[in-house]
Amino acid sequence: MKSISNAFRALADPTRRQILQELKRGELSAGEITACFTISGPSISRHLSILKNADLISERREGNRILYRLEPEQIAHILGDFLSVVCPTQIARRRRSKRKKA
Amino acid sequence: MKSISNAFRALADPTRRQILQELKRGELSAGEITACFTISGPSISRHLSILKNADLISERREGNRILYRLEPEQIAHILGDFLSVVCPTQIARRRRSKRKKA
DNA sequence: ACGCTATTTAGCAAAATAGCTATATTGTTA
DNA sequence: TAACAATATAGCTATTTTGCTAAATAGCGT
Repeated sequence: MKSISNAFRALADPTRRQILQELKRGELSAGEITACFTISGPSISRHLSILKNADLISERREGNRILYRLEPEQIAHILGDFLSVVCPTQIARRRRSKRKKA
Repeated sequence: MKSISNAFRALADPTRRQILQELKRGELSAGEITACFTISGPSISRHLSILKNADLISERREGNRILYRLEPEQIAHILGDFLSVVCPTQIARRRRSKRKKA
């Protein structure tokens, strides 16, 4: 009940959603992620901490740097659970009809 | 691109998520929704306006009152699109494996 | 140990959010 | 039209969030 709140609050920020997008290409260091944006390193670091706290990403140290990785299983799990509670019928319907991405 | 931001911001608040839960039983007036909570009517009204603006609910007037209705298609659409962009593989995997609700 | 790089933490200011009460609006009924 | 009921809007305050810069921490190479 706490984690869903964390997850939605984390996802509510456009910069954080964009970080998730960048992480689709694979693990990235904090510095590499910062390089994708115009805002400062510390701000990105804060965003990363919020995303990690919500279990949407994970981190591991590699020498000097910290590598961040998307956790798509977790994301799908959290949002999927919410969907299955709030609109189970529509999930089933989306499964049946193939739909193109936006 | 704007609507996904609105949707996630709307979903980030626990009161608003609870309003969605209440609306699962069917259409409810603003007053009926307010009765489910301890916070003031105007505050609920503001939450409803945010949910409506995010297309997660809709409203219609019936005489004196305004009835609010869940829009599960929209919710599934918005979150589903996000999921299919950020973690398409996991969606497919969830479709295959039946999972019990939390 | 020192200097260098990568990253986080601290502390602050500006903006956004959520709550409240009071007031305005909309519709109904007498 | 006046009184009433239901809801929304305005205006305010307290809290949270997000950005910044400066300082602290962690690891690496010399």
